[in-house]
Amino acid sequence: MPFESNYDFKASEAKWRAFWEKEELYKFNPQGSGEVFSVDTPPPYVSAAHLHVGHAMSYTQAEFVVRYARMSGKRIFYPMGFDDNGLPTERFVEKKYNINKNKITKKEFVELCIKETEEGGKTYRALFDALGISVDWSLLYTTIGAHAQKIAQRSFIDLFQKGLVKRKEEPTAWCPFCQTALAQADLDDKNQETFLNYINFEWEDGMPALIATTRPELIPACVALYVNGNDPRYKKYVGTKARMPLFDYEVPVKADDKVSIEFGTGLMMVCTWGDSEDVERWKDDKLETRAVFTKDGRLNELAGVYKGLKIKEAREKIVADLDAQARVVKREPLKNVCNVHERCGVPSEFIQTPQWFITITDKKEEWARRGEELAWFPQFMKTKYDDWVRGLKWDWCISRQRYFGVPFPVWYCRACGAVVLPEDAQLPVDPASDVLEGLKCACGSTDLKGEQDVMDTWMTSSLTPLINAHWKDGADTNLMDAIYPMSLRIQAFEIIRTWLFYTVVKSHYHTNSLPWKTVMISGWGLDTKGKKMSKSEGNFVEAEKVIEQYSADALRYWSAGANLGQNLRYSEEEVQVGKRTLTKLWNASKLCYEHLKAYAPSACAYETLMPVDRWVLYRLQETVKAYHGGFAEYEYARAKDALEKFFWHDLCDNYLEIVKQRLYADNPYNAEEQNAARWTLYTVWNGVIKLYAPFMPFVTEEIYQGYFAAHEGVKSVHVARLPEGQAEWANIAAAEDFERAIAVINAVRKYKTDLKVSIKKELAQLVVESPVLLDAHYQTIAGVMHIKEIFSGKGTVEAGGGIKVSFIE
RNA sequence: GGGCAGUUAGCUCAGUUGGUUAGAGCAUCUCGUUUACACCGAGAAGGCCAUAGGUUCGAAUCCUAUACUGCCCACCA
Repeated sequence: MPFESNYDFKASEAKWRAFWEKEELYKFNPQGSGEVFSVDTPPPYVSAAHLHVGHAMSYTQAEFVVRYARMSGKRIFYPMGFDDNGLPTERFVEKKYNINKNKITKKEFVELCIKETEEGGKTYRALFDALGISVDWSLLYTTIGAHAQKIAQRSFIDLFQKGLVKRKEEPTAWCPFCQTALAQADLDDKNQETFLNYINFEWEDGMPALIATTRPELIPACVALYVNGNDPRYKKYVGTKARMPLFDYEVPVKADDKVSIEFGTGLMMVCTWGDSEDVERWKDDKLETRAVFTKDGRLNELAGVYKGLKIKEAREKIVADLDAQARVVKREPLKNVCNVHERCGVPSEFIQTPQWFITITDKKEEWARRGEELAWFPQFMKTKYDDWVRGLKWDWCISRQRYFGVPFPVWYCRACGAVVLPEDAQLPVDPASDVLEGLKCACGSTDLKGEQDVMDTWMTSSLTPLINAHWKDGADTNLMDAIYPMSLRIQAFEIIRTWLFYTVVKSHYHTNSLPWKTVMISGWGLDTKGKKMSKSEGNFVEAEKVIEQYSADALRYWSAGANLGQNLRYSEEEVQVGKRTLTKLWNASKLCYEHLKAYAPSACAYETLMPVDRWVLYRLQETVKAYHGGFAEYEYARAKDALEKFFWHDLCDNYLEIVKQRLYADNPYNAEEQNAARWTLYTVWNGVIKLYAPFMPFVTEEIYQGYFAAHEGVKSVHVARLPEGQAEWANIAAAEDFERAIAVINAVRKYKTDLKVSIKKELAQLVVESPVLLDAHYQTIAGVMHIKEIFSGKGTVEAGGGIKVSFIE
């Protein structure tokens, strides 16, 4: 028998997880009828291996929306991916195994990465399942898997054929620690404290030329001095030469209005790429090239005796040597910003190497227009996208000098240098090891060298909609018409500039469309003090443990506690409230079941309902309206609030208490009135369970299966339809009429509470004075409040709504 | 330096287009075993809605500054 014991969430959650999997409840049906709702959900880095409650929050918030769509009758395409290729995994493996890249082969290293990736995937799947995330696991993709590799390589070839990806040798952001080229989006700003060094160079006439620099180690890379053309101090030197200290060579003195007269000494050292400004001047003014940094962050032979020193060491040594020559006039502490690689925190440098770039900087207006076309929830998140697009400086560098990634499908002809591409049918390929039969250059040569680099991890993850849709995969698997552009992209805000932006770029180039119609951006779940959770800070609350202790439904309840896009602090108290909600749902269901187990639902005319029934239906109608209104704007929290008020207050505290008298045996009501009670109870109970289902999928399933599934002939609450309400329920006059009866009931409750007596203690007489006659409700009021006799007359105690009552014991 | 959020009861958060005495839950206090539930019910207390101006008959809500908190963006060598 259902509803006999207490609700055992552990047993229940395990049972329904298995049931959903066995029934393939969340499996996408490509043939069915009805609108498709396709969701592009973030493939987590498997290297993270643990979900904290913040991760759980953002995945869950998105999942409310998916479950809502499913229960609105849409055909859900909800895949999951694992983003396993690329630097995050490499860094994870390097740290875990304390790897020295010189002592391990590329093959061994990649094998370790794949092993860790598989482990991580298992952990993640277990956690998502535990949370009740309703993805279709048959749609799982991994960014290092053959399918994603194929799509990524196909994307590259398509861009190459359209002339949108080019190999260029130019100064590119470089991480000396990870030893790879980087894209603009891979860089973070870091505030640092450094010194502004005032150092005397020499004018042609032998007079001291005082420059100010934060990077004296770049003196051997200096290729010009710049002044503002309007600076009276230096006007006469423009066009002359100046002499370097220590390195003893001359550089030209040039004028540029962008040089600040106020900063430092107004005399600026321009080097072979200390920063992007140097790069600009180098390009614009065709300056000499004196690249002094090596790929591993040291100085080369141009630095003479400083050769081989690390950048920071060289900086100190050069200042010391200059000081010994009395050339350092002063050192001022200075706070400035430098770019660091977001994966390792090491300052990036500019190094000139051949790299592949996707053209993006010349299309800022198109990116902005795509941003306009996209529906943003919440709207203010769009600003972050616009900021990023406006600030684009460089084309997207997609080649990485790393190991664990998708290879470029590229060979180079040793005879003529041309790029040679494989046929689409041959993809995926690995030119670093594969030899393709029959592949030859247009010049006829078969002497080809495979590209060794791998692609940026975003090069693959920016294709998730196309990976999901099996773009250009042939008629059998192609889902482009069915799911693309996708209905919804879900993600958190910190990857707008990367994942979101790059995906827009790719879809624009490949399909001349948006990748999705709508984007929903979640905030972060923070610790109780409002700080970001991290292992090193020790404020990491593991989702797994919370689920273990309080249930997945309870954790999900907390996630629904803040509006979309807002950060939410973790609160164990809120999780406990969620847990209590489960219990309350269970207990209320127990009562409903007791009175409805023998009930065969059939039609019941609205006219036959009693006032309290009409009142609760009106409240249900209002709740359903608010609920759908909330979800329409992705404001699941608003939907949850409305539902919670209805369930706890209207249904449990009032309706159930009042309707009981008509349900127990030996009651004074007639058959029609009793039937009205059962029909109404069935309707509101059913509605509440369904409305809660997107938030608390486990307990609602347990209840639904215990009673409704058989009646409705539906195999799970999660594929049932949400209540829409009925026009005749929106009877505000009926609702207001019964509100007056509730006011009287509340007055009696308060009276008994104040007297410190039980509700059950019988009251002899109640006198009701109301502007509207309430005698139709007297029986109901007397029944629920245990009053012997009620009559109309003069009241003394305000009950609200112009009603007064008097009590006679 | 520019921008986006947030700042409402001790705590976590609502407050939809400005409209009667500002809401909920938790925590606190007082009561109450009502045949679903004490993981409950009734009630009480608790807020100059960050600060200062302004618009309005009327502002938590609109405008302008300011202060914190978080984040995004920015080449000042």
